[in-house]
Amino acid sequence: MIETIKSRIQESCGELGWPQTSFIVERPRDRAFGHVSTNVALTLARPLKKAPREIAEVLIRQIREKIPHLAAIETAGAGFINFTFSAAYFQSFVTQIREKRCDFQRDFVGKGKTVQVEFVSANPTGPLTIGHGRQAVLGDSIARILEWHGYSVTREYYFNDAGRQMRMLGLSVLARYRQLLGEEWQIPEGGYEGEYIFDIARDFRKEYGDAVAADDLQRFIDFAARQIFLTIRDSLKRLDIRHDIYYNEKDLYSSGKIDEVLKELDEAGYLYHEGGATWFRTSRFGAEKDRVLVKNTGEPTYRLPDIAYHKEKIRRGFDLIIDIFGADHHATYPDVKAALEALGYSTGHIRVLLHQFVTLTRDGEKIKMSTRKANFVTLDELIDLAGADVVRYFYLMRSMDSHLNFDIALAQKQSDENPVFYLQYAHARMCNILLHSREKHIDSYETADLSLLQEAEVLALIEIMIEFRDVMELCLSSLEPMYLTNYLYRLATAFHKFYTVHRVVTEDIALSKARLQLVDAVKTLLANGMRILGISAPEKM
RNA sequence: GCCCCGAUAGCUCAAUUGGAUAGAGCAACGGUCUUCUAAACCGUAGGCUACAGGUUCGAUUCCUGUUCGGGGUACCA
Repeated sequence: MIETIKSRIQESCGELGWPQTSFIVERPRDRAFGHVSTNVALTLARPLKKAPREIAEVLIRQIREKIPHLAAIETAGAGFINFTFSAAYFQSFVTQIREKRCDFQRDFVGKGKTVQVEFVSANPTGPLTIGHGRQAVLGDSIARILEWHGYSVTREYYFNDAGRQMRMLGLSVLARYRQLLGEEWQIPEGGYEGEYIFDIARDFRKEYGDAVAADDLQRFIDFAARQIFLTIRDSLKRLDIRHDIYYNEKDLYSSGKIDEVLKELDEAGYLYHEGGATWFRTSRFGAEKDRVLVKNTGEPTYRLPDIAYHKEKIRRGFDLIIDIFGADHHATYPDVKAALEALGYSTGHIRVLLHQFVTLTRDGEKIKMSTRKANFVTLDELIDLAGADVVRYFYLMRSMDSHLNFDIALAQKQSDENPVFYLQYAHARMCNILLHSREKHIDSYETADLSLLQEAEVLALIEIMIEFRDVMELCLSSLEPMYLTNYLYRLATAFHKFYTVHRVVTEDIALSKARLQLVDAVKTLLANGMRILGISAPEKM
């Protein structure tokens, strides 16, 4: 409808010989301003050198007959034009939703296109933290939003089980293993001190016995990485998150892709050697200073494989590439981008999403999270505490640009009043009504007189349902699932209000049937939205 | 120093990407269950949108500066 009005306005302005301006057509906050409102007269005031209200009056006369379902059109305020539609317009959507079900207002703009979403990508040095959880849920829901729009999505996890960090992990397990054998061994400086290292050491001992030599470090590393990786996968599975591809950084080395990138950058004249290290001229791309790609030890920095990996992503031919990183990674991508451009690749189809940190508080006190030190709460512990639905919902409640404050005590205490239950309760209520109608021997409400749907609460509810398309479009363009979360909350609110005021199943069979169709439509839409967020929609609570 | 994010009700966050009287939840106070689930609904109270300028018909939103918080600025990842 908004699109229709917009093009009718453009058409009418043309007929009146007025210039094209950039104006908006939107749903106003306040119902007193109609169902749809436009500021076009305000934007025309300057070029036409006339009062906005005067322009609005002329335009209204020109456009009135062109808008279907129009009940009223008037000018208000500084010169806004407000459109009000007939009830029949809203009623028609109930039928539409019930026919299209999950495809209501779905446009497959991504049909035939491929997109890769890389997220989590934690190295197997410890269990997933609450910070990883945010990224996991965000990434998965973004993937679901893309799928709903018809994209073919590859969920990818990039990890590294080699290098310095893994050596520290191996040494830490070794130390705990030796301690289990009653020996004096210290966790090395910079090692991992978490309780889970003990568990791994115990399992290791069970598997390999007591006689593993200290210089067999690789065996400790491999065992620990495998164990940890399994727990990471299990944690994600609990949130209904699965990756299609686990991309191992090691493959970039073994396949020669690292060397290839170095060679290409060198040939293009972007590399130089200094102090035994290989430097990349990032300053040519506007960076403050150049970066080291290969240390003087011969070991690459993390930037080099990152570059090779992204080159590989591009080579694999995705139409869209989405990287989700924590805020601490914001400095690395510009270097990757610079390198890709140096290699002659276009990076326009890569979108990097940075989410801010999760701040954890317990009893009002901030907890600094670190995997290395043991003072973190794991994602698993959080799921134990609050349940998968609550955890997913909580992560999707706010924009990724803002810090997430997570009070553990509150999450526990609030389990009764948590907003996710508000949505689920609305869904369960609707299921119960439909069930109840059958008990009252209203077997079928397939045919109903929808013109009976007239009350303010009913029309308000339908009006919100119509917004679904805009919300999904916004989710797609911004890649922010939060818009859907907030929308579903508003939908649930509108339903709860309707429910409180109007009884669905009554002696009035005709009215009951019309309302049952309405309830069925709301239920369908709510369940669809919850599925996209990855939150379950229970039939009973 | 430089770069990124934030600052809105006592607390946690919204505000349809520049619109009309800035909204929810929690916390406080009061009201609504004989009828489809009260995990709900209604009401009261709570604000110089961090501060100072600018842009225009119009700014929480855009620009500049300042202050405060978070994250970067590694031959750590």
